[in-house]
Amino acid sequence: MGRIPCCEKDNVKRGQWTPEEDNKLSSYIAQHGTRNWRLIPKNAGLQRCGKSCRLRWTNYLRPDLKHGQFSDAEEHTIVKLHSVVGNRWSLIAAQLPGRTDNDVKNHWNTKLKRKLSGMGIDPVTHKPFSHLMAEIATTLATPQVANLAEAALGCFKDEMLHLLTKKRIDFQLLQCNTNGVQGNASSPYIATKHDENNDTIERITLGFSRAMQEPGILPPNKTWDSTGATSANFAGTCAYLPSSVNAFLCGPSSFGNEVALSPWSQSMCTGSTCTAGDQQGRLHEKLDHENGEESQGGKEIRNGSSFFNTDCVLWDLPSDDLMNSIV
DNA sequence: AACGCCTACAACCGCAGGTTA
DNA sequence: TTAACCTGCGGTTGTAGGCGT
Repeated sequence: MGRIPCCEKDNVKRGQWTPEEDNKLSSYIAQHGTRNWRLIPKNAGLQRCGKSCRLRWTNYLRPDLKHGQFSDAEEHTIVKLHSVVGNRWSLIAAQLPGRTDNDVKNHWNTKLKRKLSGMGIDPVTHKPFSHLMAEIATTLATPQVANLAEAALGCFKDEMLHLLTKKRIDFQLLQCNTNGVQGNASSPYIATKHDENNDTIERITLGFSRAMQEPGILPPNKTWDSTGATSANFAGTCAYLPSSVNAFLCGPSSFGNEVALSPWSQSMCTGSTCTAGDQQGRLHEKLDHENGEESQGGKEIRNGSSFFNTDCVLWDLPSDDLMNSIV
């Protein structure tokens, strides 16, 4: 037996609500409350599904709702909580008075996700891309390394290409400034966007291959800096890549001033996953001692498609503190 | 001015779990 | 006990408006 529909689809209006409908719904709820959503549209004289009325009320008409821009503090809270509970929008919204789960979800999908990506942080795991890439690299045998770039692009292609197209100047700088590893300083970089992307993919592939095949290519204790990281074989790859790609592969520390110096990113990146030095240390530790295996003490909370390593202290607060404040 | 692209956000859909008769 | 119903949730889609070309 199939589930019955919540309403007669034929007799209900869909799409944008009119001010008249809003008035009818608001005044009805003001008088009778929100019991039994199925009856509300009928009693309020609305040709709407009860579910539609409920959504309209909870997401838009409720008098206690806050409309307008999210403040920095609110964004900060969302990112922090998301790093702990994942896409539990209702849980996150409950910590933000006047905001609905839909508000939070939309704001995350349209702004915050991209903001984190732009800072070199994977919005799903809240780890730097470099960290994830290093983990991928350590799980592959050397013969497989040729596939690594493809795998990486599968994960981060959109973000990479987005940045590549925004930061074309980096290519030109690379051509002029590299010491002959890849670029040809004598020939100006002229290419279509398509060529640029394909070329970048080739560069990444080559960079990964070289880094994996030549473990001693960089001094073992060289500190993480703006030209590349040395924590893993993978990280040496950064030295061969355009700075815009470095930004993704090597984390926030390799970004230009535009991102790295913004108050937002600085305030957001107070935790170990975002601080280059500490990040490198942890990465070293992880790579040296765990060799790519799952941390034995690392408790993973799986939640749908995302998971969070609670050993990884994010932002300023340990995950447990966040969870305790919520639960 | 027209067009296409992008962004932000409202709204819808389907599922899961709780409640009720 | 269980089917019917209600509500909440997260994912996805639709669309209006802004912007650049």
